[in-house]
Amino acid sequence: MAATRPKPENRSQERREKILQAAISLFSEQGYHHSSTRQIAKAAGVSEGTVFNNFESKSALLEIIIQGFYERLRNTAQEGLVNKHGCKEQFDFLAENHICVISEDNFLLMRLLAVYFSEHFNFYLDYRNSSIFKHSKIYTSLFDQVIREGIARKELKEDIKLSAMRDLFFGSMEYGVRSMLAQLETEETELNQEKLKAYAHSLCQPIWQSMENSEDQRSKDNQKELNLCERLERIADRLEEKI
Amino acid sequence: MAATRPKPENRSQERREKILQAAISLFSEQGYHHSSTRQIAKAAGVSEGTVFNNFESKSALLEIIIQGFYERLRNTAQEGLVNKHGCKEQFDFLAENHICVISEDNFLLMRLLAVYFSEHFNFYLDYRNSSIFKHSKIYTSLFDQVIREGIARKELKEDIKLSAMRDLFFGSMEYGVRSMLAQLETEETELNQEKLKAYAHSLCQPIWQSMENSEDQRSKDNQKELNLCERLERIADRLEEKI
Amino acid sequence: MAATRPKPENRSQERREKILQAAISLFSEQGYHHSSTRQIAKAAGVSEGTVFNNFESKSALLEIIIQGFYERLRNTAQEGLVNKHGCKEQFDFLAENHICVISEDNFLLMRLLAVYFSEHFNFYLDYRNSSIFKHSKIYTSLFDQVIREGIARKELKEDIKLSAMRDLFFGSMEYGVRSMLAQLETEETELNQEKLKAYAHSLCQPIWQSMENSEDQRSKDNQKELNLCERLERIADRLEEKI
Amino acid sequence: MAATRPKPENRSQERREKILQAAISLFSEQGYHHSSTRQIAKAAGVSEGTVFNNFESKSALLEIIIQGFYERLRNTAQEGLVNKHGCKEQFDFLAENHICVISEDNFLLMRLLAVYFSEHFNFYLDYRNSSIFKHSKIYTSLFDQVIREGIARKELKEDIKLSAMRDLFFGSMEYGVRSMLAQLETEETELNQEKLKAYAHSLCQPIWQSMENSEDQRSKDNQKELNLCERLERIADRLEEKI
DNA sequence: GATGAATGAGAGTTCATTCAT
DNA sequence: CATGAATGAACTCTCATTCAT
Repeated sequence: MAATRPKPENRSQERREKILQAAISLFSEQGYHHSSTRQIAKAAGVSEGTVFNNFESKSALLEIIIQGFYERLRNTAQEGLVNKHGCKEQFDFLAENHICVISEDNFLLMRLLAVYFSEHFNFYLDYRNSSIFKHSKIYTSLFDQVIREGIARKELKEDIKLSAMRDLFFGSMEYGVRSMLAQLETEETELNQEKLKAYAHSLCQPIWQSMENSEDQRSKDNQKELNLCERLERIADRLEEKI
Repeated sequence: MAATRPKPENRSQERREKILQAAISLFSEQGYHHSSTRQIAKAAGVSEGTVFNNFESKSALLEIIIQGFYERLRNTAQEGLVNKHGCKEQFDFLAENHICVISEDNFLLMRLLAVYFSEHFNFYLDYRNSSIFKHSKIYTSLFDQVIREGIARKELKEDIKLSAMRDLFFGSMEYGVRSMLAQLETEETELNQEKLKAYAHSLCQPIWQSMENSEDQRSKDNQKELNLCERLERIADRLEEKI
Repeated sequence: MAATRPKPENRSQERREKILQAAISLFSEQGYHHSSTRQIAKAAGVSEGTVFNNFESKSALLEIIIQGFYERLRNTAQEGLVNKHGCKEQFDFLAENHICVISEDNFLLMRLLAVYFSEHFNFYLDYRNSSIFKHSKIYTSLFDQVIREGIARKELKEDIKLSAMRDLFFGSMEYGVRSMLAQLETEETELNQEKLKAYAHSLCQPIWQSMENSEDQRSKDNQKELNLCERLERIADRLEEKI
Repeated sequence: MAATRPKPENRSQERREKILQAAISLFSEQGYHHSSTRQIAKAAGVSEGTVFNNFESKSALLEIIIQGFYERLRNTAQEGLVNKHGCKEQFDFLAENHICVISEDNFLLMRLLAVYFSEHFNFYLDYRNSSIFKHSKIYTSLFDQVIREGIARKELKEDIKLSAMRDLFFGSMEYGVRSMLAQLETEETELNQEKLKAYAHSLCQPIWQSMENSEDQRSKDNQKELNLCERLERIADRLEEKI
């Protein structure tokens, strides 16, 4: 009996997972508003009541799916970061990971966020207190960590405005994905990962550049300073001579 | 009599405008999905049939409102650009204008775009063929023009990847606005224009930097150094005379 | 001026006719219920108000179109009957004419009658007093005339139940047309006139037969009588011999 | 408890039946187009949603009611045919049954068919594939069976064109009913069954006549002649004896 | 007589959610 | 804890008809 005890929990978990997967699949194919809870129940092979026994409401289901995506983003990011040493490597990896994960399930995360904001955005105070916002913060704080470490290691400038960098980083990728989708050739139906990664790179390049504590630049500046110093010294020499 | 002739046309335009304003107002306050066509008709002081005589459907109304915003963005941008000379000035102005206009009506444009994408985003081919996409392109091409002119005038580098810059520019502002809203102090209910402009500036700074022609900058720096040296030399000359 | 006087009337008549034709065309293509008065007005190139200045209501328009069909049926029948001599010829012609005319405009008459009956049939008293019923009676009375003349000329039996013949005649053709349409080969999109006429013929044959005052049958009877007579004569002969 | 188990299914069936009966009753009294689904729900004592949980749409409800009529026609016909021996008896019974059943509920079947054809008749391919057409075929094939058996038993001619007979049979009855309704005396509000059966008989007579095997009839005639001849011969014999 | 904007009741249908079983 | 029938408010949209111009 003890061996069978965990079963109910497992069954329960399986059911929950089935419903989630059914919802993800339907939302991805038809959109949130065009997928009814009845359809979700049917697709999950459970009754309509069961959906509501497992999830408070349809919009709660939406939130949980979005959270799941953020968790996935965070997990893949954290796992990947472990192997990356050096700030630039980590920075680039975060971008690649982000653009690849958000493109999953036909860009479902972005579409669901659009749904979420289309219903809740007016109530931004709600958003701030929402668990979605919290998950989003947890995830994006990985970016912050990477940058902060970069600064600490003097790889990056000290006077970086972090929030601006974050917005540039995540905002441009999400906006860029939309642009890319809209400009797909008619025959194409998908964006391949290589294309996405390459694009992510072209967006990150300027951001990185602006943060970089460039050795090159420092040495150039030093050179200029040296030249200036030399001239000033010559002036000083002349003054000395006069005195 | 001749003076009263134009009335019918005006009346018709007025009614249409009334409906649009009512819709904008309701969408802004309650969101698109929670504003019914009945409410809109009532708020506009017309019958429900009149709404549908003037607009094909509720979603057509949505599209027209979004288009209106893009037209407003383009018009204010075009008018403002006339007085701005110099690429940097224009670039900064575009950012300020963008962030100010999208913050109007409680960030209605962004919320309506979220609605639009939440329903249509899966069908990106639809989006590409939609009039909204066309309006958006017309507007964002102003940015392209400014950058291209900057390149032509050698103020900007030649090898700029325009689409990446565009996505950084518009994407970071829209993402940034969301972040700012989510982080408003509880007592605040609005973002004031100054704050917005300042933020736009901090987002634009790195983008500009990455595009700027460093040849230009170097010569400017050199110029400054030279000027400094000259002044010092003149000072030295005067000292020489005095002594 | 005297020459231009008739114009207004003509114009008015033209308008009316345009509206009628537009309605017929739309009803034929989309059905009565799916054709709005707005569409009709547009197709006729007039305003919506004009439709209602010329026809009391949409259903009045329907009735007038149905009446027009009955008039057409009557006119073509009357004109055709003039050249047909002999009851059988006229009878066959009526059938051919009927089936050909009702097949016009994609069987519009039948479809419009279905509309009419679907809305008014419950109120059969209304139907009896309606002008459609009157027109229908005027038309079908041509059949009655032909039969009555046939009886008068001894071509048809005296004890024919006219109403039953009429119902067999018109009922079977209309029902038969429906059957034929339902059993069209998939590649066919129309019933050609020859097929229709042939079918009309196979429906009419039994009806005619039942009414015919057959010469053939009389002659067969004569033959039998002759045979009988011959035998009697032989019997008489034998009697003569005996005597 | 076991006894109460089947309840849910029964309840469900009862509800469905209630809705059907409510719809039949309302359609019969007010016509299909003038009976709203709201009214039907109210009359059935259920909510509007329940109507649509049980029937896909209002027009599906229409189709199911029509199918019910066809089933009733078939069932009463099949049951009745069992007791009828001889082709003529069966043929007459089919006619009586048909005209009696279609006159039920104020001729609802015919009126609902009019509704159906008024909406779908243009799309005859749809009709052919519709379940209504199938039910109608199943029912009318009973007529075909009776006739084929009659042919097999040599009671009917071999060269009968079955489809024409079918169209004459069913077409004339339905057309005839319309005529009768339109010519009811004002004080009458119903057609009584005797009248209907008598009329059915007068429509069937010519159809039967045209199918009847004349061989059969001829042999009967011959028999009569033979009998006659025999009698004459007997008379002649007697005469011979006397002489 | 022509116009066509305005009407507004009413239609069919959807759907998240509840709750008795 | 699962079920799924029942709910009923709410939705967008249609359309014949009117009437001021």
